[in-house]
Amino acid sequence: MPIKDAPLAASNDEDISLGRLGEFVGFRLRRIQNHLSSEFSTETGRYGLRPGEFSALAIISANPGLSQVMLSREVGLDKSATVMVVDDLEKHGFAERRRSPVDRRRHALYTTEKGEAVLSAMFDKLATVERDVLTALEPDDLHLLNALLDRIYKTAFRG
Amino acid sequence: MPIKDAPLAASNDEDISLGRLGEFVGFRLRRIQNHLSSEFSTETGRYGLRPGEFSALAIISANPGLSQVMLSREVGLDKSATVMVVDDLEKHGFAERRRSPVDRRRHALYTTEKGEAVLSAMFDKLATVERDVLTALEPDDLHLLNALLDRIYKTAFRG
DNA sequence: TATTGTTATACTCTATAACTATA
DNA sequence: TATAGTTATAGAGTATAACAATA
Repeated sequence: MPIKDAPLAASNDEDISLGRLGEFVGFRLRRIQNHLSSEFSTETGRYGLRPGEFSALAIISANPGLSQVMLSREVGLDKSATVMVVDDLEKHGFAERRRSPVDRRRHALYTTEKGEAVLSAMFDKLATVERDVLTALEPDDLHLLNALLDRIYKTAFRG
Repeated sequence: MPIKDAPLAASNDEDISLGRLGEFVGFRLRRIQNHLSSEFSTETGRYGLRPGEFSALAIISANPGLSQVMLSREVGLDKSATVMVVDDLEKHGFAERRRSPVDRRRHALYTTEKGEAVLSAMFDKLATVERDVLTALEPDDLHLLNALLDRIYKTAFRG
């Protein structure tokens, strides 16, 4: 009776157990988000952007004229990191800084036409990527999932 | 009629809009997971571990004797990065390498008693952290959320 | 004094490539 | 030849601290 190749408790992939780790929502979130973000990264990379820069561009687009500190808070970066993000967006011609007329310390941020076009194309592409990942869920389930996630976010981090 | 301080479209926090970004599940996942992982990081740090090392220790505990490449795949790291993770776990006395008796290239990984004790304490603490974050959800909702996330993971990344 | 944006810098995390020892 | 583990190294990504301009 030959013992194939698996004399140890966990020698092949199927055997891997999560133990108590499987009890954590945080673990499940990270697992899915890791995969999603690596696919996102591939797509945004086609336009020369990193995922964080895409998010920043999207926030600027949705909030024309916002300042860099506001952008920083929204994307969860330090303001110094945001400087480089905006530098890069300007270098690509996707966004621009204008001096705020009311507070000359501030830069008011705006997207360019080119930035809007690229953003639109990326949104479409990313929606496709996400749809492929979420095939397991019917539209109703998807709404439910979003509602649950929003409730967590609002209660725990905004409430 | 004084115009307080907000002459621009998005000058104070409440005004910030997500635009199409709000359509993406990936965005919601990342937002929550960012917060959770920074709180996790604080807690695991009390024991001298980074979140990735905690996960690795948990996986070793649940799969005694597994090899470093198996661990790598499970935690989503390159095998070279795993070397350093295991080095650190050994340094803390939380885990140990033993030569695999069946394949002398392999290291069979095991937790120590000390490692198990610390792991248990961390699990308890992290469960508390997570419970605080998830107060918005009733137990039923929580189960639902986990089920949805598992379905996504299995279908998209394992199926 | 406090805030906005900036620079310089350092640190963490992770991947790549080249190596060794085994298989 | 291929795989497990290791080392050295380099590249992201991000934070901290100090600074200039402005409020």
